[in-house]
Amino acid sequence: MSGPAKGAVSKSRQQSRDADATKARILDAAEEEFARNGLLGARTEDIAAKTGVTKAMIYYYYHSKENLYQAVLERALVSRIRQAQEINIDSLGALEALKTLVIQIVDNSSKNTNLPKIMLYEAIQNKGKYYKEVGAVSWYGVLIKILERGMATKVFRKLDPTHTAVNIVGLCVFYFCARENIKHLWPGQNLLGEEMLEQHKQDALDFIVAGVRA
Amino acid sequence: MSGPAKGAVSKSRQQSRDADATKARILDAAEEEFARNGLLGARTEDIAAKTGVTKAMIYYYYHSKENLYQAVLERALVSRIRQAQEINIDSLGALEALKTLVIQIVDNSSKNTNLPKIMLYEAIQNKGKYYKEVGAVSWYGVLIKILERGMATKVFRKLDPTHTAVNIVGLCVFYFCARENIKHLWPGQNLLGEEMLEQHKQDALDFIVAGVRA
DNA sequence: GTCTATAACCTGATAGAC
DNA sequence: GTCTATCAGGTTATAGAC
Repeated sequence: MSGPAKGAVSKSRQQSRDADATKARILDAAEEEFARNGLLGARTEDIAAKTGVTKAMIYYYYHSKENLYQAVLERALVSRIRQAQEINIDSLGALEALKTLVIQIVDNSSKNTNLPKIMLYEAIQNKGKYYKEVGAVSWYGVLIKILERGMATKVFRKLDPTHTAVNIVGLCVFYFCARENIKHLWPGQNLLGEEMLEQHKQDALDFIVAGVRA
Repeated sequence: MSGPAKGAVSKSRQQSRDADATKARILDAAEEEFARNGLLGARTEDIAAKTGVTKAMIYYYYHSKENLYQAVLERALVSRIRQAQEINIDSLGALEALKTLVIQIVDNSSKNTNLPKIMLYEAIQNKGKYYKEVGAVSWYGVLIKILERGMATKVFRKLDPTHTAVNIVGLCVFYFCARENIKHLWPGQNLLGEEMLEQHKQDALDFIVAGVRA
């Protein structure tokens, strides 16, 4: 705290011994490991190996595996929540706002397949213990508001906004979460390839729009 | 192998020492444990405790944890696949057949929440290694056939049957898999209570029917 | 068929040198 | 800040008595 200012990086080179860089690299590796195996199954040894440091560094920076897990969750969720909240329902209208959010979900899930998996692990393995603490529920608030707006303006049919919000998310992310199971339905295809992703996005959009429209 | 025939259970009492009963009880306990923690995270000690026998019995009957896991998967899936294949698309028509299958999914998922979780663990943790071996893909064949029939008879809109099938399943089961995360959306409500389940079933049905109809 | 005991291994976390 | 070494606890799987 009383050392040289963070911004003043005047030393010639410091490939190693860079706290912030190391912390970020640990977070990246941890996110992938937690997505693969969950909080319980994740191995700190593997996270360290993927980061390129030793296990001790993880405990030096994050004190415990659980603590590291929460840091991963928070970093991943905060940006998504903000992104969703930036959608302007008033200017877009309910239908366009819904489409925008659905595209956000699908694009984020394909650009980084870790978060959907982590969220499901969180639900099944940890019973949502850390989910609430991060305020992830507020993300659903955006979607629910869009659905309510659509009902009010008669663009959407009469529906239960909360249940429908959950169902929409399930429709969007199941493709990514169950990917390794359902891949046999498309032999020889890469489910994360450009054409398949575009197809999923379009099919999800069509389905959802048809499903909620008045 | 050369002992008394299996059917001839003439001994007075055998509350313990009943191979078939013990094996079945182990399978029940294992299914729950695998649903909670996946193949990797499941503890044979816990399965034994829940069964009421010792850990050694599990290895006596199933040889390994992996073997037990496959037995659980097979037992759970075979009945579901048969149940789905019994739907008569010709006599019901595409729309009614679809509704019937959706109700099967939701009812099965609420009567036994283990299978959806195990399937997701299987995909994420095991990369679908055991999924294919059990022939689970054939379950999707039923749903895909229903969707194709509906398109042919102009009851359903033009859609990609495979993608839509996956999306329908996701819409149905996400509610159960993410339950512990999304429960905060309904404070004080039991998501597996009768009213909530009925609501989810109806919302899923309405959404899906509206989403695929011509 | 069921149990007890134990082998062989792995993992989270810490201490202490540099 | 980063590493090596290590402990304490827990896990799969087996051997052998009953």
